[in-house]
Amino acid sequence: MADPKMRFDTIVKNLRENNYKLTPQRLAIVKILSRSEGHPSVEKIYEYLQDDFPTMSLATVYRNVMLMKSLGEVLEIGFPDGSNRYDGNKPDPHPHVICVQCKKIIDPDLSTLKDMTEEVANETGFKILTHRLDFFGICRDCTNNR
Amino acid sequence: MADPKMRFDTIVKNLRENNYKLTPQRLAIVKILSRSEGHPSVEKIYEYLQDDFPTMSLATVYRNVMLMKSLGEVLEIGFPDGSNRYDGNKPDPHPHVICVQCKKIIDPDLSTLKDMTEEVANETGFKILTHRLDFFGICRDCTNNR
DNA sequence: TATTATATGATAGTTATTATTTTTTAGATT
DNA sequence: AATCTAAAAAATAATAACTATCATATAATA
Repeated sequence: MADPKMRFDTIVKNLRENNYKLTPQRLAIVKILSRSEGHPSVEKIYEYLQDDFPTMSLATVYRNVMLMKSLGEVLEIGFPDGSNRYDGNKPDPHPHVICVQCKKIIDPDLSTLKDMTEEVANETGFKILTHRLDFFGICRDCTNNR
Repeated sequence: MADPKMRFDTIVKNLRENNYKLTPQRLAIVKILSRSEGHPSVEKIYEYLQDDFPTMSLATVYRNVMLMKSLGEVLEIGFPDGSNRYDGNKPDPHPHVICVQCKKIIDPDLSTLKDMTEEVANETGFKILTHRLDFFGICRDCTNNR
């Protein structure tokens, strides 16, 4: 896990360089994303912020998460049900292991994983922009608690 | 690509064994899925069937695609925008290369791909049920035509 | 502190999907 | 072959997650 403080500074720097305004709401969202504990959903980020910003609109969270995504500062993890979760702590593509029951997301260390992007580009003629490698299953907790 | 006729027969056999009724609508949907040319969406399947079944409901396509999915006879390919495409010709998990512009989906031959499922299971304690490996980029056609 | 482009909050709209209800029908049974 | 019944289809309402719109507020700057 990257240091949340450093990620926060990096993202704020990126925002500054692109002349985005640093509103309190935006910074609060960035702060949560820079840690991204538990790979939060937009809804979850919104909930976290209810204490400090009781009048904040859900749309503001959506707008800001999308902005960070467009700046390459958050990785979107799409669920089969259409919902999304976000990682602003490790924004580059990396594998996930997802519990289909409790929706927990883990970042495994896959020592044998080699980058196949170049091979795919060569074989298909595509310019590869990104990729995803996600495993779905039942975590130990969910297996035991039943 | 598997022989569509054989896939059709396999799926119909599965339906029979589980006592699902073989309605004309269902069989028509299965026929399209067993070929899955271009990895169709539900909407696309619905369009294909307008000629033969002008009164068919979109919900019927959804219900049947979901049924085939629950029987393990189709693979769902989720797009970042939340929409889904389906493959009933090769229903087991396999990598995809997806053009983010024209939405074309290609199945590449990745010689170096080894199955990491066991490694992930060992490292995380998850019971892995399925996985996905998808590359996103711009295809050759879309690169040239602009 | 005045200006202005941008961001926010409130809310309406959209899209893909799922649920509900009534009608129809496949396949079994007489 | 006619009847029966659970399952499926059609029509449509409801939902969830997101996206657009617009009036108001505010961060950055001059």
